[in-house]
Amino acid sequence: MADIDSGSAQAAPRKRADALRNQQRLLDAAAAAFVAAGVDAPVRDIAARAGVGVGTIYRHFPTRADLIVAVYRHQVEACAAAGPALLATSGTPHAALAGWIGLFVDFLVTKHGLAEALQSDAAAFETLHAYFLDRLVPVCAQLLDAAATAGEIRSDIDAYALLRGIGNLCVGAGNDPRYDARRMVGLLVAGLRLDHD
Amino acid sequence: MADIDSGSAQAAPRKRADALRNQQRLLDAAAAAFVAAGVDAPVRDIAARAGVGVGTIYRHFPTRADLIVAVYRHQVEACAAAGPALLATSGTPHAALAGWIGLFVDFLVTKHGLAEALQSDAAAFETLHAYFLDRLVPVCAQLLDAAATAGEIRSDIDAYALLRGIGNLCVGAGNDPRYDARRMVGLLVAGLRLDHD
DNA sequence: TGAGCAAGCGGAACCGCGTTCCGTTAACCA
DNA sequence: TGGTTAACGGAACGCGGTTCCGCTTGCTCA
Repeated sequence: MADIDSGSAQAAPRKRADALRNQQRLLDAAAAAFVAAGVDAPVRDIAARAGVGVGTIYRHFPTRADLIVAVYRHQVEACAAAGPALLATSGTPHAALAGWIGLFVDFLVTKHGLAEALQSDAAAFETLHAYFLDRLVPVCAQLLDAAATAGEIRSDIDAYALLRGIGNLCVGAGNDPRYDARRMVGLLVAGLRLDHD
Repeated sequence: MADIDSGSAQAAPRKRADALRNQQRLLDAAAAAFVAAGVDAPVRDIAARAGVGVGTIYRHFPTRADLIVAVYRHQVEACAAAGPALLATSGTPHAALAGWIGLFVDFLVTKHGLAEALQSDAAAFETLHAYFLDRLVPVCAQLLDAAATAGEIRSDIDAYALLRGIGNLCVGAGNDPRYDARRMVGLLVAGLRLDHD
């Protein structure tokens, strides 16, 4: 379950040590560049930070989306895992849903440009789009379903559309003190509730 | 009230006929290019459509935002004017608000890339941002205020943040059949309502 | 009316950025 | 240790926005 390289994957002959090292350096450099300049940090900057040539970036991460996914994979997985956990520990499904959405929003607004990249229809971001959707839509759907079954929210909400809407509301947050994405997402979530009480 | 050039503005000596003609051609060409390729249509394409050189674009419209504003000015003005009109003719302030927001959303989703440009923090779009805000925030504030006074919605909603949120929800609409911006905006507006009934 | 002037024009040139390509380097294995 | 080749680096290319300057042409005034 643990060692992917030595055990199971004999088809891939084992990577060279310098290739592994460079891949790790690139991940670190990209993470730093993303913090400093957002997820559209220039390719050359990332390469320079890592001390490698630009060609090396493209060999390891053919599209920018591959690099972004690699950098944020851990956090996305954690977010996905938090869904069922919240459902188990929260008082109501709606509280779990609200809490989980809060996590997602916190993640997006602290990654400059990530929300924008997620909504981009450029072909290069297809992988990014697909990864986030694959991991998070099922979790969101589960939370929505639980809350709908409990009669707390309307039952005609599509998880994909909701996630996309939330992502959209996070676009540009952090650049504009007059705009509070969390607040707007809160209103959107309030709009999900059934009218009683 | 009508002739700006001949009457009031004597400081500007009167433009040459070819300059006026080119400006109009550029507006037409830009409008066509925006429909065909979105508001980020390449400058060279717009120039080619208008049959002018790229330098001529920059002389008339120093930034892309100036061009966008010029192309859509009429529609934005119409949208701004519709606010008070709806307030006067609708049954309730909330109905007026919902109707007006519907107009705004229809406008945004039919202009490819406009919502994106509106949220962009690039310096070149500062003019665009400022123009939309100047014209629409007061209208939105008036509608919000009327609805809040009537006790239909919460009274702690900022017109600027709401418009920005709505604009955000319209980003990418039209490229994705699974995402319905109007629906999401509807949920957001539902979230404005006070809890009773 | 036609000569002089400057407003206005066109597009070459420049810059920054993403992406590709290939000659060179150095890990790995026998 | 020497051969093989994965992997590297960075020059080169394409594209789009922006600037700049020599030429054109509409307008004015004698």
